[in-house]
Amino acid sequence: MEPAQCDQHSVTNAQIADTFDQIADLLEFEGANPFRIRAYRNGSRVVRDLTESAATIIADPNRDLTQLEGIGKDLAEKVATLVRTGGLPMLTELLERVPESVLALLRIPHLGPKKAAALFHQLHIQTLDQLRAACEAGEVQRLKGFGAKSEQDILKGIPQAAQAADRLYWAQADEIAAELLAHMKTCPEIHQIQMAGSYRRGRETVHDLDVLVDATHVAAVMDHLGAFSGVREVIVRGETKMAVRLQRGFQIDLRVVPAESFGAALQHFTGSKAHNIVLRGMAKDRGLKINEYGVFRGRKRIAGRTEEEVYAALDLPWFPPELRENREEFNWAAKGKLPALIELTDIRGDLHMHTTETDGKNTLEEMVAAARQRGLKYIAITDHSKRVTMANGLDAKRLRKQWKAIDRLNQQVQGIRVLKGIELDILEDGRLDLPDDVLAEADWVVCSIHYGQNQPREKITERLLGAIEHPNTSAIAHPTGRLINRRQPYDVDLEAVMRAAAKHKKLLELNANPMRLDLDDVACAAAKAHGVYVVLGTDAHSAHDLDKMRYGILQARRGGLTKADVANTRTWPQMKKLIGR
DNA sequence: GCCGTTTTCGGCCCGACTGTTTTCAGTCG
Repeated sequence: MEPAQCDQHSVTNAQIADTFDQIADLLEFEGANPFRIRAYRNGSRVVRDLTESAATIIADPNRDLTQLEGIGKDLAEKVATLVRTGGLPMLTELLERVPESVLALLRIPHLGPKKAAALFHQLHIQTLDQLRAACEAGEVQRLKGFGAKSEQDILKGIPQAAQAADRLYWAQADEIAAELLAHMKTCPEIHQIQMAGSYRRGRETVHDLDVLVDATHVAAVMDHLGAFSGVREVIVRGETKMAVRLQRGFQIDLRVVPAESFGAALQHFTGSKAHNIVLRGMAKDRGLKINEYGVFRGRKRIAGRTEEEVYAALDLPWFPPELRENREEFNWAAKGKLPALIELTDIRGDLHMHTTETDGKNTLEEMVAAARQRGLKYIAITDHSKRVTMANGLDAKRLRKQWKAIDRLNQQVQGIRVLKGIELDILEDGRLDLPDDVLAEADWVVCSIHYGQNQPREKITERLLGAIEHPNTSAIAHPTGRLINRRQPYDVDLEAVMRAAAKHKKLLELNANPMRLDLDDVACAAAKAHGVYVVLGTDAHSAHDLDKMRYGILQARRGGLTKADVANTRTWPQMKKLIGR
């Protein structure tokens, strides 16, 4: 293979998408045509959501990136340039005109591209520090379009922009949402209440919470939100819309609408934006108009009370919120083939958990009891192998001892099968952490990379392929190793991993830990496209961690997975057949 | 910059709120 071809695969879809997003930011700053900006953001989303790498598509003489909706001749060429050279002249030119540091200004609330450009061009402000100084000197309020109030707002917003606010894990947002709903439900003026936004779509991280209320006494509802514990400030409060910030910086948006608009508003505020834009276009084609108040023909409202009604007005099925990303959902709907997404109750077994034998907090017996209580029909005990010394990982002797205990336990407990498993480390040199004869005795071997995560792409990929090809392994745990907000995924050719997994009938895990959720949604869809079954595991380190399965379910649903696509919706004998054991 | 059975130009989703305006631009979702 020629070196140039190796290079071709080193630019990931995510990197291409990030480049397009940066171009969009810079173009916006320059006041470019908004639709041109949208085209780049759209292109970013399309590339990011691909179930195979753009490089693979380019390398295939029978295919062309322009076949993708939203990628035209120009963007296709830019992708090709990025893949070929790793860079893009257009971005270089943009950055010569607008320094990258200026984009930090856009993170200040209420400071958009127009005002940021005025600050840059008229006051030559390039950094947050320079902006603070200009505000304190009273220079900003003298600019056209600015005033004393906006100068104060900018000063207030600079610290917020400086601390790169992480999005919350969905699980954290879920806790706040539960508290908020409990609080709001004590307001007697509220007839209906629903959470919307990316929280409702089950995104792995959430930036703010959107609360939608059907009520007639708007002021009472807004007062009630203002009284929610932890509200630090009211950001806006109008006739129908209110936004507050909590102590920890998290924002809550409230909208109050009448009952006849509740479904339309729920649809509108659930998004995603990309999904809604397509929807509006479809309405327009039919001479209709959609907004948060309903679907209208002329001035007549023809739908709005429920979401089902809104979608039906466009001859569309109701879409599960997790699918509303303008990925495949409209194509599926057109063919009448919306997938029946997996549900928590479909799960029969959990095949990744730890005990006090390594770094778990509960004993084998306690984990089994907790799993049984949750209605699981089988579980695999997968403590760490010996390489993970920090977790007191198991050598062959201790592992066999644990397996004897499992054999005894299986004689005693009813209604659940406990499998003899191991979370087996793939060592830095690619060898597996336990000898073959031990692995041959296991029911379930899930392989992980914990060490040597910074190795180059070829090495990491080779290690994973080795584990997949080994006859006694079952699955790869958290296949990219990413920790949301904390650690980047390791550099791995996931497509090669998926091809190998399909060939050798091995499973890829979707780890349900809310910090991992790895595979992510796009990778789940890719696994399905490659004919690989996904296995959901909680990676529980305590009994109550078994409840984390629902986070994994959300991610699987976002990936469009059905009950059939997820291996552990089957009985254990069926699953064994699936992996050819 | 994308797109196309009203096609190769002229469209491109829609509305709330605020501050600086004196009828609206900018920001946000």
